[in-house]
Amino acid sequence: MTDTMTPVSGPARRNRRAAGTDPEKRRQILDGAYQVFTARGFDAASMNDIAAAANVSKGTLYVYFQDKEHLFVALIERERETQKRGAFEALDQDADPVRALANFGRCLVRMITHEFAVSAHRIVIGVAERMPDIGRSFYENGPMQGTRLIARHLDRMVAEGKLVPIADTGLAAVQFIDLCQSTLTRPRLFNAVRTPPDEAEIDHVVEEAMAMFLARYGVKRRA
Amino acid sequence: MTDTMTPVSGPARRNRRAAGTDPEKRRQILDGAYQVFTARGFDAASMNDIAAAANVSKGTLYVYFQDKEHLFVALIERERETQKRGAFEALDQDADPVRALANFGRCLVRMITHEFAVSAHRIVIGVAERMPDIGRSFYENGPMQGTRLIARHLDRMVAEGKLVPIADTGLAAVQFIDLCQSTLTRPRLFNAVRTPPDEAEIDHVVEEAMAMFLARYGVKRRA
Amino acid sequence: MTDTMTPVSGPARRNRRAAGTDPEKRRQILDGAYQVFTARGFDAASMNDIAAAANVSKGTLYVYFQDKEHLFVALIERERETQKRGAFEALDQDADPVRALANFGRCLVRMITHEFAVSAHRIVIGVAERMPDIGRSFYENGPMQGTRLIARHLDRMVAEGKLVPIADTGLAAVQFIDLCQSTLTRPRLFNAVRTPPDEAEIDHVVEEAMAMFLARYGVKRRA
Amino acid sequence: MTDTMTPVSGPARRNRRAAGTDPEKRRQILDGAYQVFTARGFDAASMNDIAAAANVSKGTLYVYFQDKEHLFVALIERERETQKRGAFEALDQDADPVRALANFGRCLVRMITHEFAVSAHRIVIGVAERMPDIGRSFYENGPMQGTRLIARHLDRMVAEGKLVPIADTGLAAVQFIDLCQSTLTRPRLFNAVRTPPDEAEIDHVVEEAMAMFLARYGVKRRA
DNA sequence: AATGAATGAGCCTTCATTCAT
DNA sequence: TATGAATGAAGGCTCATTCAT
Repeated sequence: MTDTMTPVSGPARRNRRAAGTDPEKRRQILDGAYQVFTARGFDAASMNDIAAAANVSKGTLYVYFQDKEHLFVALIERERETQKRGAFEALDQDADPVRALANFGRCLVRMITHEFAVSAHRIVIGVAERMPDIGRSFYENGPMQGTRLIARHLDRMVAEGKLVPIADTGLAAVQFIDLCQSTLTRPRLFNAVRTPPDEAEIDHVVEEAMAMFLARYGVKRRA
Repeated sequence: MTDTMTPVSGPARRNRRAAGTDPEKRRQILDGAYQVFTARGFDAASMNDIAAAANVSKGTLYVYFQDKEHLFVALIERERETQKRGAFEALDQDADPVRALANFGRCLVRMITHEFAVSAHRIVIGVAERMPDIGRSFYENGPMQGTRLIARHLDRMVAEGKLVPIADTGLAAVQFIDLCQSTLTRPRLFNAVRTPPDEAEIDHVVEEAMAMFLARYGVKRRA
Repeated sequence: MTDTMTPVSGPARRNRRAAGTDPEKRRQILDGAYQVFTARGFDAASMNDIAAAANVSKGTLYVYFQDKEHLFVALIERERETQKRGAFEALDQDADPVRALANFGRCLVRMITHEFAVSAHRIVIGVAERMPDIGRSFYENGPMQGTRLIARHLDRMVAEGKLVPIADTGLAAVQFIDLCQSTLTRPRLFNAVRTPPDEAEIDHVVEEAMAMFLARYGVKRRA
Repeated sequence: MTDTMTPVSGPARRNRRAAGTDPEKRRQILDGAYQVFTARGFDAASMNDIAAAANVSKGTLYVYFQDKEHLFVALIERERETQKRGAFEALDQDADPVRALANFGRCLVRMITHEFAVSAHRIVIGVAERMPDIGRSFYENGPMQGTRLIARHLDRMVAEGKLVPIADTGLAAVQFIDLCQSTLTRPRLFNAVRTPPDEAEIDHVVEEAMAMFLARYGVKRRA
């Protein structure tokens, strides 16, 4: 306000940012949060530990994120963005819509059984009772999006005569997604299997998923 | 106020038991724990609240259970027993093995989307990173058992010529179980849907699961 | 609940109290709080210090008092009770209502310039902006009560012909109370004088207060 | 945005001053501090808020004032100067010393029940235990000055035969000042009354103060 | 000289667990 | 054996102050 009379800028201009806006530091914090949340879950992760893991003071945490919950949500959002990209592009990587579907299935499973996705699922699910908004929002922006994507793809396939007419493509989409994950996701979630499945396993399960899905909805060749 | 008024009793009154062995009180505690864990999750449930809900003193909690974690594990085990029975008997309720399979599917979904099962899943999953034993044990004694049961049933069906030969009945069993839950379990887990599905929904999804499963493994009538 | 079937009391009866009800410990805490609040004011007093001063664990503080504010209010209330008694009885200690008035004045000043009263005033005043309820309640239950008491006494004196009629006994009462404290309370409040006035000072000021008050409202003897 | 547009200036622009000496900025800071201290009290006022209210960076605060306490003391001193002037001149605004006294009384009450004075009193009193210097200094430079002023005025009045001889004009001065404030200041201090008294109230109380004071020290006209 | 991001000590409060009764 | 008051470590968060820019 008082500066307006001094047209000069003076030594105080420089590349200054608003508080909590340095994207480098923000990333640093999220990286630390990733480690701690991932290793301990929401409640057992302490802001102290996160600050230490991020190599940042406790106060700084609160400059960048309103509170623990917001920090966690931001972390989840970041990871979701990272991962969405992969699977969503898979659908377009093959001109043959049937092969594209299988591609998507493999991508999805790879992503969903990956270290962080599993942790994120665990935490969000673990917290969903007390913080329903986080649960719902995660579900709607994550799993539900994938479902919609597939449902649209199925619609197209039906229109192109690659599949027989489907009464409820929404359900069919979820069926496909669930089949792709059979035996792979659940044990990961419960930590009964501590490493992601290898490519061979994924291929096998997705193949079987395709087989079952096409047995139901594929066009029978000949008569 | 004091013992002096009771000439009888002495150290022998009531049947003496070992510490923390009164099954009535144990049940009472587990009932309280059920309520509190279910409503708040593992970390947010306080031993204080549990003691209050169980109408028992905090000290008594520790007579019956080593600590919070053991109490929680005991609770889960009790609930699992209760629920297993239902679904497991469903398989035998119909002479026709195909109808028996559908019966089982409906039972399973009913059970798994029920209030407590959802809570238990949430908690166990939420805690699985920090306490892998709980996660693994829950998985092995819960979902995995159901899978084994179905796998054996499928084997029988194949042997009876009701299904075409199946290379991997273990995978097929999980596929069936997952199909039965499509669209029903996941949103419950994330608390995006706050009530169990009604019977009509369950019927519909299980029918579609059967249709898809039989499209793949059913014996084609005629040629 | 389950014990109801055992008419005996057993070893678990004893003189048990509800949580946070031991009056001895409550006193102990208030004594510690007195010291710390008195020495540092509301904000600068830490619950840590209070616990230490009271020789009690921090947790125990919260068994007896909901939070810092409630602890402080309880402390004030205790002190008020202690002090009210003294001054209120002073009015009845002399059959001559004029001398009773002077008695009351001396009592009031003694009380109000006393170590704790000064501290309590300081804290409540210091906190009145942020916590208006505490301020108002303190005022209404403290100073205002004294005023009412005096006002009634003045009414009686007028009725008995000891004073000329007074248009506004409420105002007159405050005038009297203020005169009694002239030069004595204010410097104490600001900590410019660190010890209570001695009896001689009090006598002098109260005499002058009486002189001025009676010059205004006393019945002029003859002409 | 950058310096490039101003060919002039350089390191010599504006008259260079010692650190923290720009009186304009100093005023700006004190204005912000006034608002925040007034609204929240000493402890609850944060340097952050003050910096924001003053439109100045937090660092600048510390260029102009050593720390929070010094800033607060400076603020009090500034306000005192502002207000003293008003009341002190009132004594000279009327040739009749009796009317001048009443004038002064009204001015004093107006000033002392005003928003800021009340806040300042609250804060200083609230802090007097921990920071006795602030309390004493405030008292000596504020209330005590007013008292001295009145005491001298009374001396003059006695000398002029307007009042009967007074043994202790210091005490009499305080008595007068206290009477002027009866019922008006105390409830403000405790925040039991949230707005300054209106002129009619002030007039009434000061009139009654004068009446009582003159009943005691006024010269009785004839016999 | 001014800035404001970063610091980290410290605050109030909670809660699993213990132990005298 | 059952009780529940007491404990004290630890948690999330704030804020006066510093310092690189």
